[in-house]
Amino acid sequence: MGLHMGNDARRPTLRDIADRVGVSEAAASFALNGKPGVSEATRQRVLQAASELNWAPHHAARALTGAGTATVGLVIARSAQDVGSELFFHRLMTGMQAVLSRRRYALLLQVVDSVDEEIDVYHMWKREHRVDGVVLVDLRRDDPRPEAVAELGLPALIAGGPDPAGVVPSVSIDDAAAMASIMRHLKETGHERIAYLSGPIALLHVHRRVESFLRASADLGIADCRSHATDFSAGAGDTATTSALLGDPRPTALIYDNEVLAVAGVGAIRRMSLRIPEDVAVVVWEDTPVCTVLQPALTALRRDAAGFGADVAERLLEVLAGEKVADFEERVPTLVPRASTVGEPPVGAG
Amino acid sequence: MGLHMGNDARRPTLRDIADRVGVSEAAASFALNGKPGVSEATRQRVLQAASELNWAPHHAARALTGAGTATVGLVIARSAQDVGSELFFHRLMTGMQAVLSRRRYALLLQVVDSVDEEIDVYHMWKREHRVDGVVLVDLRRDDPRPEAVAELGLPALIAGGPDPAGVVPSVSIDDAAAMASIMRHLKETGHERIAYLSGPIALLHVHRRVESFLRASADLGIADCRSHATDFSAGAGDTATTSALLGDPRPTALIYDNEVLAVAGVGAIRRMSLRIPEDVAVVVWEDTPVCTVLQPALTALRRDAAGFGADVAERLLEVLAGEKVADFEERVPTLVPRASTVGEPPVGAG
DNA sequence: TCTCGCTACTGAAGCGCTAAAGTAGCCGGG
DNA sequence: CCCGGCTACTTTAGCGCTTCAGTAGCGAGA
Repeated sequence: MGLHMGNDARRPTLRDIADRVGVSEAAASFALNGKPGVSEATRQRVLQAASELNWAPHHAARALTGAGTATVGLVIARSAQDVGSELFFHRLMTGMQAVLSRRRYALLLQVVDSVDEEIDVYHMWKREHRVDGVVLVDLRRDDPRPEAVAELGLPALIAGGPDPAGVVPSVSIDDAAAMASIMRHLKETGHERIAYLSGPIALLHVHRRVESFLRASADLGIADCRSHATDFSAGAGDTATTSALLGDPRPTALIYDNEVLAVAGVGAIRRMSLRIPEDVAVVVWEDTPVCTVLQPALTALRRDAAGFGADVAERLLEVLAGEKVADFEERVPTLVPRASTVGEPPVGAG
Repeated sequence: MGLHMGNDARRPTLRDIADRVGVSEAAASFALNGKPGVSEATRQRVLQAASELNWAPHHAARALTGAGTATVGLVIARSAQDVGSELFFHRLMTGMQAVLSRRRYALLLQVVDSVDEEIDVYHMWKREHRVDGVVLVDLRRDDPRPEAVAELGLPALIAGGPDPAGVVPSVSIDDAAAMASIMRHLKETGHERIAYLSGPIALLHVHRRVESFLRASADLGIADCRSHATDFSAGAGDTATTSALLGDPRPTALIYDNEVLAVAGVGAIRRMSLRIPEDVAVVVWEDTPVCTVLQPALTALRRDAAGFGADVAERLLEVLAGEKVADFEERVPTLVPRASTVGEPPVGAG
């Protein structure tokens, strides 16, 4: 019944509400926006009429009169969705959305191929008034984006900062503390030779992690610590693992920057007939279902990507509200020790 | 130089262009939109002025005058982003974006908790004129969404149909053919007892796959074929694998509906001291980096999620253009045979 | 020469909303 | 009894664009 009715019977406008209540459009507008200038009685009648007519403000009309667009933008440069970071990204987005939708903001998504194109998109968005602000992800060293958005006057927030230039506020994850917790764990489980198979050092967070890795090694007095950069690919994980393990003396623990590297690494380790964790321990910087399910299960760093996204969104909304937002640091990710570093779990389970 | 200038020096409007060229706003509008009514010479001067002033149409203003919003919406009900389908989703979205952004469309994303809320979002979007159309994903049996959007008069397209009610056009993946190719492969490699560890049958595509599984088993004369529904979780993968393998006679091949189930399953298989593929072969319905990197590597069905997304977007744009769009079937996914069904790869590689 | 019909424009209205300025009605104070 | 000042509105203008109904100018046909 009544299907397919296309339902274009002209959506109700302020005019309709005003007519029905018998006031002017302006009065209706005041009432609906909680502005002073209408009596409480009238306000109620307007509200009533609005809901009877199933009215909602026309988004474009509102945006046109200077209110924002109630939209924030996120551009993903395709390199950022390289194998392995997709999961994190997806969770980041859903986390942001949780906050945004509660405040009736929408998330505009764009995928591009390069940072330059990303900046072009910001220009477009700004010129077309499509978004109120944007979130910057995957900052690189000497990244042009913070300055670009600042220059554009486009409100922004960096997910995974801080911005070295200090131009754009950020929400960041304490990579140093996370790395320290991994290193402490490895130290406690008796490792003195550790290799870190990282992502590309051009990425700011990778760079920070490598630095933290070396610092932690010094702090903890672990003499033999080396890092090997990869491009996050399975092939690179395999190669880098092999070459790390051929080092003399051989490292006794490997830290992988993501799931794909780790799984590839585990393959390489097996091929060399080494046992996990007896010969080499393995830690992964990102907990995924696969980590728990592999045998042995992999010790992994659990980040709350959704919570991170939520914080990012909240901070961005503060920026949009004109507040001065300080750099914010997330709670430190927790290391989940599993069989790949601590050996077989206590028997039982079955 | 010139940082932080906030840059709100009032963006140029049609008026500015018109003044500079010395024509009316209307003429400028015609010129910029390629409408007849201006001479070629004038058109060029307007275009020139527009680019000099760095003008772009104000999105809201355009939308207000009846042009669409150049935005399509995608709602993800949280259940749909259950462990394991995230990757597919993310790729679907980026695939859509590739097409959309080329046509200057934006993708509006919303994450909700239930199908009901999802429908609420469609109502909101429609009332606020926020999107021109939407993409429906993860259809269930007796899904209320196709009717809901049809009734709303909200243009839509189903990713992963077809719509049983035939109300909303769809782009779908030929699950039957895909399942047939898996079954053929297993038949050829000598399997006569096969278990299919599926997702929840409430999902339309899962339902279709189970049916195809049974049909293929009949067609190929494979007598012993059973399916076990799971909730896609690692735990369920483990449990279902164990119970399948305890069947008598024991299945010699297992088909998993996603990566997480498969990895959990491989763990369970190992725990029972069975060898892959000698004792049980394994196939996964979704090729991921982890499949290639596990040992043995898992035979998997490779779907082109990004290509799928692109097709979805293209069809949706056709719908928006008012065209009558027929249900469309994607090219059949290809099965990538790996060691988990065909044994060790030919020596060499290293 | 006058009109017809065409091209190339202009002017004004209007999309749905907000906001600034204006006005009716009422009360209390002088 | 009039005025200032308040409340509760209404009127008007305008956001930036599209579009429709003109209109000026011009060459062609009768």
